[in-house]
Amino acid sequence: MKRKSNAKSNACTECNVNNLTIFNKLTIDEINYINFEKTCYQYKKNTILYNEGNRISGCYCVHDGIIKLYKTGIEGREHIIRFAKAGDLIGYRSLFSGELACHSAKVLEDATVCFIPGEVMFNLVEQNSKFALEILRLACHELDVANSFIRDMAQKTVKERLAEILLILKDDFGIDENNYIKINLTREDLANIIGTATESVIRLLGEFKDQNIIDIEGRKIKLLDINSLQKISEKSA
Amino acid sequence: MKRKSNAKSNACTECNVNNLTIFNKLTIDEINYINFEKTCYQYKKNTILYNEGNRISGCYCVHDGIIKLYKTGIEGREHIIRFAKAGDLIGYRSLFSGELACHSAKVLEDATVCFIPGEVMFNLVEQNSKFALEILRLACHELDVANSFIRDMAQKTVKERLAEILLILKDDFGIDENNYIKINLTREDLANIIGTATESVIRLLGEFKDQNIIDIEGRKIKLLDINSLQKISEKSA
DNA sequence: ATGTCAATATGATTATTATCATATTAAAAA
DNA sequence: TTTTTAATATGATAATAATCATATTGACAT
Repeated sequence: MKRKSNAKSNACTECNVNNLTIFNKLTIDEINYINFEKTCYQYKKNTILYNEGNRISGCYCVHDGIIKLYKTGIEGREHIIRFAKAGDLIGYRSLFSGELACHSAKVLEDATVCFIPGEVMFNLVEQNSKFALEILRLACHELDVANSFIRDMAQKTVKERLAEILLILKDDFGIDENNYIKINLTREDLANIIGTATESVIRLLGEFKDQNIIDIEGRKIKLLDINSLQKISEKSA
Repeated sequence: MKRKSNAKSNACTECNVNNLTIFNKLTIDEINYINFEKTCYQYKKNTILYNEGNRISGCYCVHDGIIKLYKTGIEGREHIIRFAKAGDLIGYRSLFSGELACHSAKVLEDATVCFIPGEVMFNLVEQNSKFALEILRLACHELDVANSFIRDMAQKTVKERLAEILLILKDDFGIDENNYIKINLTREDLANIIGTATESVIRLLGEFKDQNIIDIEGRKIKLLDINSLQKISEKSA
């Protein structure tokens, strides 16, 4: 399941996802410091990186692949918080809040992730205030996103939330040359993001398909009419 | 509506809410710096401190009173994010994310708030890394809270969420000698926190009262059976 | 290739919650 | 005080979504 990958091939200084990350405010020396202290791993699908309640000793920077972050709710039901892809940092919340992990992390698509010890993160925050501000910026931004989502959960119907999440997934993962969203989720995963029953997602996706708003090929979803999705998600359709 | 209060009476060095705040990691000199740069205001109920979309030039530390933070949703419907009370800091998210205010702030109970210019906050983060870590800790903690609430919105029924929010309000604001929660909200406000119709809140509060779980006197809610509320909110009742 | 299990699909039914209508009461303003 | 407005309350109905039952399909392991 877990394989320590060739360090040379993942030198931080050469890392092509570097400029996507919060590490772009670091000096060369600081990047080298991370490079020296980090450990890269390759994980297969379904591997658990950590579980809710675990103590977090550092954070992970995703080099490639997709990680699913989720909380376990009442009666063991999974609730998906977000997905992390190339350039995203995970585990930093619990690291800096000093609390136990508030979610679990599981590999959705085979991934390479770099583990950076907590001590290294704390040292960098202390010695480079621009980096501190950058993490703060990230956390505050995610807070905005979370609060907007709470409002949408509170005010939108299931159909509106499904339309919304398709657009969010499009923005986060992009679409390929045939307009397919570049992430494949089960109907159950989609249900666990927007908080509904799997059957409801199935029925609504079918409805969107009948209306030529999307096309479906297994788990691949093709966006045919983004405008309509937008309208539905804004209650103006 | 707005009155600049006597600076002497609100010297930060003497401020009794100081140790409740994130400022407890500052040196005496730094506290004096804030004291010199801050401006205290007294606001009457219903005063708007800032509106969603405004550019934020600093943050506010609440000395006393209660501020309601809310987002405006589809069709102008208000969604309450949180309440800030003595010792709480508001506006810091947008300040550090560099985005426009993602919510509006309105006085719920007459309040005294101290405005701290953004520049001062940024300077302090840059010169005192312990302070930077403290704000980061706060933001990451709030992120955890927000994600838990999203899960609860997704997985709980209206009744369960109402029971939950009563317990949260009890924890946040405490109860007086007669077990009344020390915050008075309209039924509409309660509905706008948990995302339901005002009528549903009215009916469910009535139901809780009939079951002797709470007692109601106007807007004051008395907790009679916290255990039952806990069970309801956890789906085990 | 075959069996096994998970995922998808669809219908029928029930439960939950929103909406609308309309009183009643409380609070604020004239 | 009287008037006006906002908040609370309650019933009736409609809309929304969950649950349960049962096929069907697809993926994966042997």
